[in-house]
Amino acid sequence: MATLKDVAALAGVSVKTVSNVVNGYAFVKPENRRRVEEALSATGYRPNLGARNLRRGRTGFVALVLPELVVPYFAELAGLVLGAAQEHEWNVLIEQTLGTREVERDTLASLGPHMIDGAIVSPEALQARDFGELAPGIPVVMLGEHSVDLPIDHVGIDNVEAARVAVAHLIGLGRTRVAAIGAHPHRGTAAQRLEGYRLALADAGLPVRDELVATALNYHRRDGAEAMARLLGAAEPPDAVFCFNDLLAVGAVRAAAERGVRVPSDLAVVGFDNTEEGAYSLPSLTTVAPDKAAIARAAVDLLRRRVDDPERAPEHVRTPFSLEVRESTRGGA
Amino acid sequence: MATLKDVAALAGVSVKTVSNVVNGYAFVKPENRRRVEEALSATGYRPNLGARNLRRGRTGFVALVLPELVVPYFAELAGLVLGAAQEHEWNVLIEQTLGTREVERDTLASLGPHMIDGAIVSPEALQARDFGELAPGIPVVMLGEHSVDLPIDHVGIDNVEAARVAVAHLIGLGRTRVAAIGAHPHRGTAAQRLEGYRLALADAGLPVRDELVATALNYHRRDGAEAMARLLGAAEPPDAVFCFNDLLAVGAVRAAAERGVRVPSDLAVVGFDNTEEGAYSLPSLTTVAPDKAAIARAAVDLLRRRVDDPERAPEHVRTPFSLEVRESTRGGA
DNA sequence: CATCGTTGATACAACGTTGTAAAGCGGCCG
DNA sequence: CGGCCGCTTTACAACGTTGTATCAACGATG
Repeated sequence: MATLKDVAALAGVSVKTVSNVVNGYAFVKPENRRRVEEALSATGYRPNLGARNLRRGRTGFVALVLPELVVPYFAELAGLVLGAAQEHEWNVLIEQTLGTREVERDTLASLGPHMIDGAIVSPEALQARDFGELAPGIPVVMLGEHSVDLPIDHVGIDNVEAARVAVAHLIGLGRTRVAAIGAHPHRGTAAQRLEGYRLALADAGLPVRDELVATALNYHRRDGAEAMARLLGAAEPPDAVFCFNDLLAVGAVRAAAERGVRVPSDLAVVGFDNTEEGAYSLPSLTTVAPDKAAIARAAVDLLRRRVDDPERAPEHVRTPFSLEVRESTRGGA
Repeated sequence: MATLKDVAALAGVSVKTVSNVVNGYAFVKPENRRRVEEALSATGYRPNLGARNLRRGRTGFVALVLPELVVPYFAELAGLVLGAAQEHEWNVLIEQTLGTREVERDTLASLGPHMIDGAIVSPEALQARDFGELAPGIPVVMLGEHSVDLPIDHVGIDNVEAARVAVAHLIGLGRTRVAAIGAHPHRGTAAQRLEGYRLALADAGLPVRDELVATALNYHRRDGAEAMARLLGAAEPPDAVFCFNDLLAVGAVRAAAERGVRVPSDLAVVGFDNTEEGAYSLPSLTTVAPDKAAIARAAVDLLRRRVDDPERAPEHVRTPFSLEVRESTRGGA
């Protein structure tokens, strides 16, 4: 593997001159520049990023810390972050925490100091106060959970409002027993979506019935199916359900189908995340559609700005969302 | 950020002694070891991986190069590779090629030399001959396509046999007009699965009808739906279809449903990859289930062995698969 | 002609780590 | 007591890069 030294020897100049050419320094005699460039391509020189970073103190890597790649929302988001990061010449290191807070912390603690310029974190178990200790100097952008009181850059949609809109849509169909699937003791987003759910019911003058709010400790298809089964087993089953993500909704739809409950006529279903899976499922899912590309772009931009100026005040970017109405809430009653 | 020097100063020993403690060198006086360890935790020392790697010539990173994270199969696989790599203390750099061969080549060419110890590549557009030039010195393990003639480590299932089993299953249901979706001019796996499809038909004495073989240039849900629409528009539509991945199958099922074709009674469907999405779709998908965990583990192990001994003969690991029979081929006729 | 600023090139040190060689310090054997 | 061996520690160099200081050459300016 060719180094600057090799190239310099071949071109008959000093190492630094080659470095200057590589880095676009202006004052290099055309003749020398030409010879260096020739030598560069002759040797197929590639800078040793490790050495460069050691010198510069930057690494060119950012970490993307998220719960699980098998969750389509995160997979889609990861893909978009990869693309956005590429434009900043950043390579992305993906870290799966599988929902355990130890991993979230260890990852940042071990990678943080030297190997990454910053991190984009989609926290699941991580609590607000963890952030202080985990990465004293590491630029971090947080996704999803919106905790305004934290002095950390943050990108996300207005979860309360999004949930409210989703549930209002169900109520607008004439449904009166609207259930929710996805309550969770430790998740900030869950609390916010539940809040939106309550708001929508209150707006419509409907009571919040505890037996219609189903907890889901994970947000996988299985959890949605189990929660739906429980809801349908009740004395007065729901005629609509708002699921806190599309996977829960997919599971709910299946559980309904297995019990002969028809969607949407017997049960209207709304999901969250607008995953492609929901668009193709039978019936296709009405869902809250966050602008994932905007989230990814905003997160990377925010991280770039923080890396360039660590002293700037933390910013909270609110990205848009829309409600995608599909078969799971269309027609029927 | 504390360095070895800081720790050494605090403990009153040389830098190298600290380094020795950190690296588990045996001959350090207990007394010194104790003081060093104290100083280590007092300063919260973290090795600068960049510098370490510069010295060692290893980076602790491996690249996982794959077409797209939004394809559930790749997302699931990526998650498993992440886990397997963790056990080797490797960090994984995920690179999306979006199916363009330039990216596949550029990625390896630019990351290869210095930033990664090796790469696990799931090639899409990449041709066999590209491999020679792209990464002269980089240890590479290839996934999926099985080209025995290449001197490169490789992990995958027997695609021909897997496809044969899948189609034989359809024929076993009494179906006689079995279609295939997923033919592709440049994909090795597509060719192999098509071969298996032909073998199964031949075994059963059925003719291979060109009009029942649908091309799909991408393997997304949309492509499956479009291909199915074409097949169903034919004079004599199929009564069964083998899709080269689950996404195509999901799209095919939807296209069928939109035309009032019932699955499985009018049309039996088999997919490939055993994604969780297929297990929950309505109807749930019969599918070829490769042992993804085994693939991930084998790929990482193989890469580890190649990195440790670059001279060893390339190996081809064949991982097991099974046929997961579900609703899309159960009952009906 | 002396001085100065600009252009162009270079040597050197430094980033933080680890391998190498060597040296200090015992104790043990002859 | 001299020499040798094993344990323990250290100084030094090196990995490949880039910032700083320096130096040389040159034309322009006073």
